[in-house]
Amino acid sequence: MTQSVPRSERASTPRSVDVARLAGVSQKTVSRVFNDEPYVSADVRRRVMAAADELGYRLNSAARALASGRTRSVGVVTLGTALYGPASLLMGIERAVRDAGYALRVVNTLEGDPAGVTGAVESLLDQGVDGIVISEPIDEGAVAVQVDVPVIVLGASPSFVAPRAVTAGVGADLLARVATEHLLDLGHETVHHLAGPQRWFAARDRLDGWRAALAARGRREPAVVEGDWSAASGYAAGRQLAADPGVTAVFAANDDMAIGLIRALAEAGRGVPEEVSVVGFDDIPVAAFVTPPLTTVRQPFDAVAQEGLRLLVHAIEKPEQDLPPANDPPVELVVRASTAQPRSRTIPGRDR
Amino acid sequence: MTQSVPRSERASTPRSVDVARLAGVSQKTVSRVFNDEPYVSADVRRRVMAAADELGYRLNSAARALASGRTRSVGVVTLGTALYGPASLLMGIERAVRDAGYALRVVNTLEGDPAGVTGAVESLLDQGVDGIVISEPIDEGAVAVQVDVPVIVLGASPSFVAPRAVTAGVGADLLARVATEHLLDLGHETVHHLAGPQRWFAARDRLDGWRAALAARGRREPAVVEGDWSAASGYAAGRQLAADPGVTAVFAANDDMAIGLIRALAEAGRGVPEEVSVVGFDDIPVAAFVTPPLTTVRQPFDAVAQEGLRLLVHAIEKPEQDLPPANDPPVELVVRASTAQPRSRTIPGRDR
DNA sequence: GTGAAAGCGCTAACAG
DNA sequence: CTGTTAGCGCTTTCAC
Repeated sequence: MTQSVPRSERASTPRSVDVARLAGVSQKTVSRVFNDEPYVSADVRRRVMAAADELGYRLNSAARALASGRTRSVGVVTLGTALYGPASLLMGIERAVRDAGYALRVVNTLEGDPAGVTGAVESLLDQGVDGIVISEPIDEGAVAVQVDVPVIVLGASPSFVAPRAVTAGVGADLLARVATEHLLDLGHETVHHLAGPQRWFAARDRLDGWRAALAARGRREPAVVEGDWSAASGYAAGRQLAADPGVTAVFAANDDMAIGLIRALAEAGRGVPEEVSVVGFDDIPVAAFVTPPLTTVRQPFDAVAQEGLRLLVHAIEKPEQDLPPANDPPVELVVRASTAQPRSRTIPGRDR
Repeated sequence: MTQSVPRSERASTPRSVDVARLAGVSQKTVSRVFNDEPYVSADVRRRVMAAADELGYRLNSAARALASGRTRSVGVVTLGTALYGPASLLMGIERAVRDAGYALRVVNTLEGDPAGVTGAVESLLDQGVDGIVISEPIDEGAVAVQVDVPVIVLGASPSFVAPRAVTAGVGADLLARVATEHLLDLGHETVHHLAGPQRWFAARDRLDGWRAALAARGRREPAVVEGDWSAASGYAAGRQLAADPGVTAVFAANDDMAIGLIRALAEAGRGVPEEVSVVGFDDIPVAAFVTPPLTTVRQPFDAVAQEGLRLLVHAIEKPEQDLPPANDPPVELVVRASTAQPRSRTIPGRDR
């Protein structure tokens, strides 16, 4: 009897029919129970669950995705660095995605990767995702991908062109502004900026915030020094800034650079905060324990991720509705010992 | 005429039949081309590709997974922290997974999460993955999950019980041993250890390596101080250790703690490295720029991830074969300024 | 409240 | 080298 021999000797992994048979219901009812659909009597529900439990049944997500056309997953494109900022954001995104009931797929773009964001997005599309998060992108010129799922860009990128792309700021500009104002409030005439690499939108945001703070008070805007986020680049910048006696306050675009900067300043005999005040950005774990403890602003990664995901999920599940209004992320300045009043206070003028 | 009206007004997204029709071949041939199967003439291949391109065709991974029984994805369970070590490992894993031709799905277990690793693994199983990587697990007691896919535990965990579970060390014990020996070689009679939380296997490995180095030279083993990876805990430990004049060398289980420790030591008037030498672990980005620049050991995250993935992919694709032999990850000690000879050298004895 | 039938878009197995 | 025939395990649609 050569009747329906299964394609392989698939021994195990029960399917919903098996559960149905055991529970004495139809396969469709099992499906209803597992999807929390209404109109299933409590009793049937219980029987189905018991049967499923006994068999060790697990919904097959591939079959579900095929039949429903939805994967219940979102993909995230990250930069592939373990830098504190991007890594923290990624963790926040994971949590937000899971809380929203989706699965997370991750693809990195390494800086300098020829395929870049486009390649990463393509790969996500190949995998099948219901939505895409682009985290802290860098400027690769205009990126235009034919995407039919909603995309949210966390950290400003007017350069991503897609039918359903939304941009959600991470509030870095505001944070940068607060950092700069802190220095100004202390009595510094102006504030220098040690910027991040300007290919990163995150770095541009911070620069914008710094610039806005200065402009709002009519202060002169010193030349920007650009680093690459690393402490080494901060150190190099520090050697350069140390030579300029006009420098009394510096806002660094991240804590790593701030730490390198402080070291160079100290080596050059310009004590922090006695001669130069420094504010960092991120509040990395060691910020409170370096010498001197670093004044910095903390980024609300979790809040940003949640907010972004709220928008994305909305776009996925209610495509016909308008996007809900965005909430501003909280701002937190952490004042420690790397900032102080300028040594020789004069009445703060508008010029030196 | 109410003939075959599609279930929705599915407008677009071409399927392989559409490509086949356009290319003038059978659907199966399209499948062959997209799977790089042999025995397709170059000409047909070209025509199919052209047709696919024209239509903007993309293989449907859900259908593929359903039909083939393989998802071509691996899941990773991480701890959900942005700590430098775990975050770096995750980035390494992403790269290794992608290089191996798989997609990556990520689920975090937050420490203290009731569901823990078990819950994370279940969630991955629900999503459907061909293999699972458990990254830097912590001890939650014996974890036994009914898993039918291969599992690799990166960072030693005899507590994970599954039919096809492999453990791949990250070499932390060896690195810890090298760090300790560096201090001993400098002439310190013994080395104290500022350990990580012992629920983490990563912390235990380091402790083991430290212990082994001491034992190999017959040195006394001082009481261990345990921190929680944070600089704050390192600081607390530092206050405690500063009070003990017998402490001349400390091996800290990560750089963050080492930095907190150094600060506490300095505040207590015990200069580093004049009075106390300190070695860290990880080589975080700022390690070279704190005061004093930190001697530390660098973890070979990429190598560990690659090695682990090699084993996992082998287990997935050649389940019948034995696992290939493991390669040892490289060891790299970075000597900077936080370590020196003990101040008053006596002939190194075996006891005080 | 529940069930039967008809696919979702692909790969497996085998025939040519 | 290429095509045909069956499903993979679920959701959808519609009937009861």
